[in-house]
Amino acid sequence: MGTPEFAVPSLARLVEGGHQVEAVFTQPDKPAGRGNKLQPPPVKTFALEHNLAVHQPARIKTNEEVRAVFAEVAPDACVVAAYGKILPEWMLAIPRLGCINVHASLLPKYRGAAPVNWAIARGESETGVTIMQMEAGLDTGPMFAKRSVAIGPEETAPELLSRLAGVGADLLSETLPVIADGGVVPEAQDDARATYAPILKREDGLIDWRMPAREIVNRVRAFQPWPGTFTTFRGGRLIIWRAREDEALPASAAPATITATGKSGFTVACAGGSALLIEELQIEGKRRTPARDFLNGARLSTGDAISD
RNA sequence: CGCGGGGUGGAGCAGUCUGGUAGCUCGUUGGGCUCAUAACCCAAAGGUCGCAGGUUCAAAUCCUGCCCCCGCAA
Repeated sequence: MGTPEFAVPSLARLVEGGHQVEAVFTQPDKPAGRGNKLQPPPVKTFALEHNLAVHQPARIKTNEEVRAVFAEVAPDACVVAAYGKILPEWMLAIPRLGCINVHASLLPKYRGAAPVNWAIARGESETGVTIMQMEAGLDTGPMFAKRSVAIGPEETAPELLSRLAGVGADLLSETLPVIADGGVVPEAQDDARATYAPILKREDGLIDWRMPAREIVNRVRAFQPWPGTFTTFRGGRLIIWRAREDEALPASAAPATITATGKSGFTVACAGGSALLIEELQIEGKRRTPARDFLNGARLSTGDAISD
């Protein structure tokens, strides 16, 4: 069971590994893009290409059809990777080995829907994937295996997520046989050390220029491709796609003030004398552009405020 | 029939409402200044104003149709 790109490598590995994939569950096609055309989730596309049985129930808790499929297949295990819905307890109980989840963090840290994004936003230098037994609580089940991955200093969420998808698939394919043999005793999570990574909301992307530049840089990396890290500008959103901390001290300009302009972009004052060098951005309704080009058209210069 | 923005010299934009021979910043090229420079100064090149038709003495600007691009929402 899975939905986005992250889940595809794991499914692929199951197929390659010779596991008998009796059924694939994924979210229904959703209207997307201009014109609201229906878009199949990546997992569905992959499953169809490999002639796997695909199910896309809108809701499963009270769905008799889904129940019937599970009863008929009587699976050894149910592997879940970013499915996108809470699984009902009856489903967790059916597979002989239970439901096995591939989670993109080193549990118990970053339980929840957006572990990769929050790990980057918090400035972590390391995260990873965990293979765990699902239970009723949110990402609280005991763990079979973990593998850590270093986060590059400039790595963005989509890049890291893609790498973790591969690592997760690897770890899954190595761990699943061991679980089946009963060769591993799952380790309980230390709830006291748990942290949460709630699903991202639009407002998470709003910049407070009184934050240190370092934190803004982390958020710029973390909140891609959505919601982006943005400020308000002339009545719309101005999303920052690429930025770095400017080492040169900008004296004592007020936060959100432009302190310098140059070839690679422009610098905005942040908290405590730190400064953010913005390199690539996007105005609402426009496409991504180098900060330099933006400056040419927007007619901004040193001393102006970037936020309104 | 989801909502909306846009197509103007190589780039990003202004000009369109209130028609009247195209402008800004950057880049490019040439020259100058300088120990030197991506800095500064001077000069130049470069545009069928998305396409087609219409209105008009006159259309980037008004009207009609078409093509293409993009953002949002979900």
